[in-house]
Amino acid sequence: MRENVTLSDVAREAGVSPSTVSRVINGTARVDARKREAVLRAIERLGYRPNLMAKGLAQGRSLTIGVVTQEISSPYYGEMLKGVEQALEGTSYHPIFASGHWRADQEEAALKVLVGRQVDGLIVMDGSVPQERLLELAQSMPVVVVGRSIPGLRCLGIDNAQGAYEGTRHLIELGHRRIAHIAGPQSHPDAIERLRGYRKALEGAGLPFDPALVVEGDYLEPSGLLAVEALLARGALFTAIFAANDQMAYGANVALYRRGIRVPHDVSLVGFDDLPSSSYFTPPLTTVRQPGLEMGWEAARLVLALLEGHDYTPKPLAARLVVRESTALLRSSGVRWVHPVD
Amino acid sequence: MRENVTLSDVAREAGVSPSTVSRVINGTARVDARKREAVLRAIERLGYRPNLMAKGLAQGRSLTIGVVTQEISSPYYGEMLKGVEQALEGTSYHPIFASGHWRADQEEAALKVLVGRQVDGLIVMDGSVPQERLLELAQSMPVVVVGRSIPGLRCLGIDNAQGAYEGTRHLIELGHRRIAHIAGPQSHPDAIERLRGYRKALEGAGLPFDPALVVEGDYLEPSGLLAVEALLARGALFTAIFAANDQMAYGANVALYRRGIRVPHDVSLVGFDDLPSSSYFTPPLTTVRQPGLEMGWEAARLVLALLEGHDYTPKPLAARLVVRESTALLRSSGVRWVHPVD
DNA sequence: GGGGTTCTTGACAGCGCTTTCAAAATCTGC
DNA sequence: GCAGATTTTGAAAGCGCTGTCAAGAACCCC
Repeated sequence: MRENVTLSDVAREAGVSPSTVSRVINGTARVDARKREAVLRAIERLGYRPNLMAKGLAQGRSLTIGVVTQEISSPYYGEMLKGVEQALEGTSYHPIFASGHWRADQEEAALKVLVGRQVDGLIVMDGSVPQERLLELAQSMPVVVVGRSIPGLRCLGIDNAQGAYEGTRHLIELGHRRIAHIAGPQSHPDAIERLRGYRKALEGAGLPFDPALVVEGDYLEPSGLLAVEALLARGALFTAIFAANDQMAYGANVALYRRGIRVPHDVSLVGFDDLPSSSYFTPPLTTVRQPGLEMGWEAARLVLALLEGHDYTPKPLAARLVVRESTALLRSSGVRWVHPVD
Repeated sequence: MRENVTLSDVAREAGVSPSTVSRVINGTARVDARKREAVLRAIERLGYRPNLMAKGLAQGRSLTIGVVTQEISSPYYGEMLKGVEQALEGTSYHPIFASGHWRADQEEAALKVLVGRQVDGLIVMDGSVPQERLLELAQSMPVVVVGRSIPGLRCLGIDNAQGAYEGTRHLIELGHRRIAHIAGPQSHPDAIERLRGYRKALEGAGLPFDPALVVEGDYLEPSGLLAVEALLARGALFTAIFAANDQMAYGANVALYRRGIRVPHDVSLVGFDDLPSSSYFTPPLTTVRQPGLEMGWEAARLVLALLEGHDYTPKPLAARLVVRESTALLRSSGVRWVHPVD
């Protein structure tokens, strides 16, 4: 099998012109059945594979969709990327990823890379690139943003406040009154929203909001651990924790475990996101499900649609409480749960 | 800012020829300082960004490195992909990913996509595409495989048998005699190796190998849970479990938790891989660390080196036991641990 | 100041494919 | 069987960039 079989090679082999071969491949025009056959045979025989770069150059598009995530290895983005991948399967588009690492400059660099690679569409997940920049990009290609809401752009995402409300509400319904919140970084809109939902739930139940029960983390496990340490250090009393994401809930759980505080026996724990691993966490984590896979999927479908000139408003995605085993009724006795490691 | 600023636009603006602009951009030849200045200013003024597809077509390379993983959302591959991404940062290469989903046909499809996109190099992680196919590809571009060992190709990976040996050995040293093994799918070479390491450790300690203590899983959480159920159902007696990967260990842990069997108090648990979440598992999981990030990083560096004509043998990567809190000394009393859920 | 070097530069031919455009082939209906 | 309408087909001009090549500019030494 020769190295670089080109379309002209096929044409020569089949005894037709390159144009005809192109037409057969793309079905862009009707071609005599016999010639078509000859072309297909030649393709087969030579093992021809079209050069997508040449095709892209000629067509002025790359058949490529850029996806900006913040951290490719994060389980949260992993699900979304999988969704994107699934949605693009079977189409002639292929995703290409770049990470912003939660830093505007790196995000901008990621965008530059993708634009330089002539992506035909863009999916931006979270991040802090200025709105104007995204709007500018949207003038030259379809842009869908996930997890942020930007007027003038197609945005996908759940109602974070609502989700947080439900998570907190669940704890309240179990009888908890002193519910701590491990908040996400307050530079993230979604973290702010979740804090808001938490407060709204307290309010709705006539419970006071106690700033001493709130600690800000950074959405990563260690900060959840530290948050619990901080709460304990400051002598805060609580019987439940609502963490702004699962990863911090994991960290919190370890801190409690180390102290011999049992979940959910002593303290109930609710997360947010429902990472794939959360149902196999011990105890299986009660959490607010954010449908990452669906979000990625929808985002990609929407970009594809826009690329074809259709526009539509995707059905809204809902955050849904998933009750597992990390939450329990407040123990009636009201026994102080704080006991030293034995 | 105009839509598609091309190199010729820059040339016109700067009052030089396209060739000169190209030379300035790529530093391929010496250019008069004044003209260079003019070009740079023009680039700035027009907001010019080179079209990488055109560049690629002209140069016969795409500045792109294909990465075949099995499942992009898996935490295990996540780490490796991050490593690849990091290694490529700052170079002019960019990774493009495709997933094989552990199926030879999908893997082949992924390879086709990547080859069609003219990737300049290839990193293949695990999978079951025939050796010959990879060797064939290696004739036209650098290929590095991770997690498989193929004669004639640069391969990266840890010694799975050795890792499993150490994990098992650790349990033996803690006094455990009846150690169950949740094996990986025996269609995967690494799973076979890990089982081998487990057996070798038993042998080395003069312990009998009991097939009744081995259950085969599929590397995913549910299979770990099912494996423990199966062990219990068949009345197997064990005081420790060595799981062939962390995800199955997670599942096993849930099964034990549900039965009220405490880890590590009643049963010690060792995993394999050391996923990022394992140190925040409860209890933090003792596991055999497979340096995913480094593996991805090394693979990418190696491809880059090959691309530049250098070849080298990367320093071997070692599996390393990480002792955390899911393993403990066998309780001296020898008390039967199997107790029904109360 | 002229012949010979060495640098710098622009014209131009691709890279592999698509896509007009107009010529060639085929098909109408009478 | 022929004028006209309709397909099918190939030639050729790009897409935006690189890289060769040879011409032009700048330099050297005697």
